[in-house]
Amino acid sequence: MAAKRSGSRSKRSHRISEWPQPVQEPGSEPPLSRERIVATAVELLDAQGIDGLTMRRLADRLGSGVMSLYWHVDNKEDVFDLALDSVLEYRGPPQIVQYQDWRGEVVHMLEDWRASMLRHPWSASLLPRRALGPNILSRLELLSKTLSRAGVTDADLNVAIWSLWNYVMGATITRASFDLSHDDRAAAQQRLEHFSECYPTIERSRLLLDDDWDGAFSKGLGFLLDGLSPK
Amino acid sequence: MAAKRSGSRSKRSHRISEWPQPVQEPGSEPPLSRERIVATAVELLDAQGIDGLTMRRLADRLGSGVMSLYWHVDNKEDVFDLALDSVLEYRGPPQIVQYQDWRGEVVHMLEDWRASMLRHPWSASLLPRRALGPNILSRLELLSKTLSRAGVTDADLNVAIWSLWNYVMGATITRASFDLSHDDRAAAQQRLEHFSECYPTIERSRLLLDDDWDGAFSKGLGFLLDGLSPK
DNA sequence: ACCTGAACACCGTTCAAGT
DNA sequence: ACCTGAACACCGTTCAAGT
Repeated sequence: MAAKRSGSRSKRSHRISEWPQPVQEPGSEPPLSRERIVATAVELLDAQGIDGLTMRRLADRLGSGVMSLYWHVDNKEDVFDLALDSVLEYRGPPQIVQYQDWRGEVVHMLEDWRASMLRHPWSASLLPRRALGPNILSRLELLSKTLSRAGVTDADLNVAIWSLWNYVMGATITRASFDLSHDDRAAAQQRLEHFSECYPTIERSRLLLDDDWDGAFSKGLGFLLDGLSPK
Repeated sequence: MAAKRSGSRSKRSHRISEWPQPVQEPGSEPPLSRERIVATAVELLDAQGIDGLTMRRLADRLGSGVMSLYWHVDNKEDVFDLALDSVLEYRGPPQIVQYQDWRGEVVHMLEDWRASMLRHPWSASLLPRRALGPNILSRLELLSKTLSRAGVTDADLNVAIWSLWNYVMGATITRASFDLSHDDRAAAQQRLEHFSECYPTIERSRLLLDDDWDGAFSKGLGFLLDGLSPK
């Protein structure tokens, strides 16, 4: 369970320029940099979705030739890895640290994780197939520490972490990609009713119409934590 | 929470040919059909992964021109939808029906679901963004019925179903895409050790080295079912 | 009813070259 | 050290045409 490819970093070795840049022309773009590329990639992904990110469009937005990107970045995969991790920083629990409240801490971090990903819907479906960047590892570390302090045994620890991971990823990916208009969902429910002999139970419970995603997420997370709690 | 696009079916209206086909030439391909296209798409996806499926390659394998496919199929999205659902049929619980064992039934169905998806690793990452086909709906229906009979209240039913869905999807997508050689994972762990000041807990628990995926899945599912069980 | 090739508007990346 | 354009080997799909 690990990162996809090791981080073969690209050619350049970031020197810090120790003097004012060659006097920024008023209208012209700032020089290309890994940071600008990543930030612009996130913009583009937010605006156009996963298929909307192409190297050509990215270069366009940056006001450079396509091939200039490849000086700063290995390839398109690399851009995805960087954009993803850049979006998952965790600022920690709210101001007042409540000692002993391990459940509250876990819930806060995981709800924040989900919220961060939903702010950038492309990130959810990207995460499972990409390298684990520092921000992701920090969250896993925090989760691990909190659960361990809460009394989860070493034998259960990894299972607990991966269970929570699975739950959060599943919920977020699903939420991000099933995000439909009310009309679309009503249509789906109607198609379902058309087959009510086949699917009576989920038709009756209106499974496909339920749209309290946030509530369902918290409640389900509660169930899982109930099961994980040291007895 | 519903299917992406309604099923605008394509032009042709499948007539069943009521007479022996025009005498199958020995070496030549059987005529194109929706079924052949889907079956071949699954083959191609199994062999080459998600990016390996292109309309051109698909047509090649079928011995036809690219554009011939578009008679039977709306577009590439349609091929994905059909390939996905075709792989998720559920044959039901093992021969002897154990009444009362709702937990066993749920575990069997979900482990089978996961196994079906892992046999076709592309299916996991495809599922959340696609229409819900009949095989998927059947599984949800079965799940719903079993939980309801087990005593899960109507108020908890949808949350329970989506929680299990989330868990299974998260686990399967993660498993399918983090499937690395032992060496790769060892390298990841080593990179981690290099930063052991940053990630001491997950380094110690060897989170990234753990490879008992099946065991972790079952055990975590057990925790979740513990939490969901009617009290 | 079913199949076709040519054409259009795109892709990511290699390469050899410029400053 | 950083940026570039031309070129290569691909894509999905529209269209007008064939049988």
